[in-house]
Amino acid sequence: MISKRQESLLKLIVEDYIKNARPVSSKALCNIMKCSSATIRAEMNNLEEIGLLEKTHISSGRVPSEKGYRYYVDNIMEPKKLNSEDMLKLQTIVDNKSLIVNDIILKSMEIISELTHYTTIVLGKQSSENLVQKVEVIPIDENNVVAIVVTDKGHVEHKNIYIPGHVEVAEVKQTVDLINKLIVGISINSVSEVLEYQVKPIIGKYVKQHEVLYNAFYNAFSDFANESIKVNGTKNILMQPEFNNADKIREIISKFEDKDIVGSIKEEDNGINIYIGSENNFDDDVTIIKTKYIVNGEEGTIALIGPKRMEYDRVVTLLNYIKENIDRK
Amino acid sequence: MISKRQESLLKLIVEDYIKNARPVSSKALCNIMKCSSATIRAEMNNLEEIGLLEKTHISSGRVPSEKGYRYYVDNIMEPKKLNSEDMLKLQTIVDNKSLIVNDIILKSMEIISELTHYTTIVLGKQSSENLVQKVEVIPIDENNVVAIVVTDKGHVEHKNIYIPGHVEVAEVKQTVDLINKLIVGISINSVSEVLEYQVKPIIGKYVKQHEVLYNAFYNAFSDFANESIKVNGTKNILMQPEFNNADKIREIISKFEDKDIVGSIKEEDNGINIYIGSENNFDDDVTIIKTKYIVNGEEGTIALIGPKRMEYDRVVTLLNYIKENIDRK
DNA sequence: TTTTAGCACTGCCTTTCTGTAAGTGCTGAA
DNA sequence: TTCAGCACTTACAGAAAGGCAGTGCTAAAA
Repeated sequence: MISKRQESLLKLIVEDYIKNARPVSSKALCNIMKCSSATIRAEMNNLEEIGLLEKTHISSGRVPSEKGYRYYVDNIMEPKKLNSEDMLKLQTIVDNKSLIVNDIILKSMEIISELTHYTTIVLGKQSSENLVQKVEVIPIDENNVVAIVVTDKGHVEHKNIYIPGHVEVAEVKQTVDLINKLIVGISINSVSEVLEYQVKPIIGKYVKQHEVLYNAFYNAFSDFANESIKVNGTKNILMQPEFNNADKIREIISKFEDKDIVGSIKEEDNGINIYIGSENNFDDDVTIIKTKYIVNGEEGTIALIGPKRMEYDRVVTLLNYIKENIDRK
Repeated sequence: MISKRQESLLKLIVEDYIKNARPVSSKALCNIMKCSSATIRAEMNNLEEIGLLEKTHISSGRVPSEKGYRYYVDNIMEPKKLNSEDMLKLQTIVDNKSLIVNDIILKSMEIISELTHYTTIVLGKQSSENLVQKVEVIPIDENNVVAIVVTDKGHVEHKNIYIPGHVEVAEVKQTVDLINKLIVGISINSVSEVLEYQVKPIIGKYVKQHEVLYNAFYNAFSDFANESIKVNGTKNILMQPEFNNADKIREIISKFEDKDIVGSIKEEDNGINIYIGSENNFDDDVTIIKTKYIVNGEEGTIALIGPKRMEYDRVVTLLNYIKENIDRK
């Protein structure tokens, strides 16, 4: 347990460092703490021994440790009210009637990235648990059709199909009817099996152009398995002074391009969770704040990546605002 | 006009520098040129006076100038045969029967980015000139429908629509039939006008839920106007030794995130065009090689961004291969 | 017991200097 | 025209020096 005075000192140091990105000296806090620098130094020493503060070198000012940020986040930080400018910009998106929920999420996170100068990520849901609602084929011209698959959650995938020779409208219709009959109501997961063992044998017999059609649908279905990912403001996090180093920047950029990013961003927990430095699986020098959202019974994750020296209170408030507005819909 | 010997010297220097990224000394070329370093130095001096070579400082080796690269590209460089490894990787994509042309382009450029360690970009077409082929609405549940629009070129856009209260299937069908009747065959460009002045007045009278439906289609149509852009391997160009500097990297990343990128990448000319350094509008320190492609009568651009010290011959060969394979389809 | 003024100390940062390596340009002879 | 030899230049790496911004410690004051 730490004393009242230690707590307010920690608060000052964390908030000063968040703002200025420079180690905080004892002298700088004299006025606010109403005591001499020596007293503050002594107290800083105590906080360092507990592990809440660190020095960058033996005679430097203090910097919060990960544990220090953690303590700040868990015990000191107070919920911040949304400032009016942030509020205004978000409200126009959130209240926009003509946007569907998914677009609201994407847009909001774009805005938040701009407002905070951090990087935001929206992980879309994977649709493989969805059930097939309808399969549709629309002829384009003599050799081309578009195959469209809609799921019970309203997801849509389409594939353009080139059919050599000549499209036999009747044949195509036959195939589509067959597919519709056999796979509507089946989960995307198991469609390929049904296609392979039930649809293929039948259309093989009756329909000439079965193979291209079959392939196209097969591909359309496999596209549902892809988790969508949208990253906003990659550059923002790179502009932070802690990443003033070519190799560090390259490292981070590489991680953003890595396909494994989904794994390290995805969130299972329902609350707004903060992963400071080594607490996250992405990079020890960043903090990730993320939360799961549910739309139409399907999960996704919204996340924000910034330096450990992050405006925690503001970010949490912003994410809360978005989360509440999503969940209400 | 430059001499035969000067030309082969320039060739050696350009190719050495492309390979090693270090200023080329006179001594290093003695063996190949079969003369002393002094002779080579004299010749280098001549090439520098013409403006084809540069020094990084007064006693450094030589580096090609932009003009030097230009001369190399225009007069010296020989078409390179596709090496067997590159060929193999690309062929599996290009010959994949189940992929449509657009996916072949995207995949190929992904591969090329990996093979060359440069950054590739695919600018998709804008569909606003397309004609509406069909409008379709598929009910999902009591309150939700999916609106789908297909164009005569096979482009598809969809919007999920939440309808408060209860979906009146008959009403929706009525609206869709009306929209189909009035806008099929009309260009995406002019759809909003027709919606506003012809569709809206009519559905306003007959259909209760007209407004949400109307809005959804309106949004779906405006999405066609967006030019698609896909960037592969941003990190690749940043790994090049010439960008070993935090601020330069940040500058380039910012340019990649800038919406104006479309303007500086788009290509009007039909050939494979090379823009070295200040010749491009993107960044003076890079070379952009790009070409227009046409699929289904619609244009797009494929481009490759790398350091000015680029493997010109290999890249041109790769792009040529892709271009030929696209055009043949 | 807590606070504080004073002081010695430390590491970072910047500048200056130095030596070395890797180049060049020039010149006079082959 | 070529080239060996030499004087010269710059980049780069390392060492030395001074200033700066901090600290920890101690002994005295509150």
